[in-house]
Amino acid sequence: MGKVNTSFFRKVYIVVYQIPYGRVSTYGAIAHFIGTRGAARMVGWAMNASHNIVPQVPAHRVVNRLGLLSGRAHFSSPNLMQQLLENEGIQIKDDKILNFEQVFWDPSKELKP
DNA sequence: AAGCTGACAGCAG
DNA sequence: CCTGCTGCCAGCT
Repeated sequence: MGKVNTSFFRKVYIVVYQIPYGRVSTYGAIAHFIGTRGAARMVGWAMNASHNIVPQVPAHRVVNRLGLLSGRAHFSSPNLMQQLLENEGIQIKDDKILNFEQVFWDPSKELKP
């Protein structure tokens, strides 16, 4: 994959880097925070392009607004996303984070611009 | 070069 | 409640 250094992608990564261990955020929350409300799909695309870049982007900490692991298919192994999250103490059943309310990390609230 | 495609989300019907 | 249309925007055909 070619250029990953667009300003949009960088903004996404900067936020994702700040998601704390054991917490998750959502595509929509991130899009909203960086000022492109509604561009949640592009956040997903940014995650897709983030596999090569260094330092590693904790893309497994980004899920959809229902707490579903919608991106799991894009990891090197289908179970990797779930395993990484479970390693951080997050409980998952049927691709859904059980205690989603508790572990959800909203950049708009946690980060003051 | 123009259109299609997404790891989404919100609202209408 | 659930299905579906629309906005969003970079990359790929």
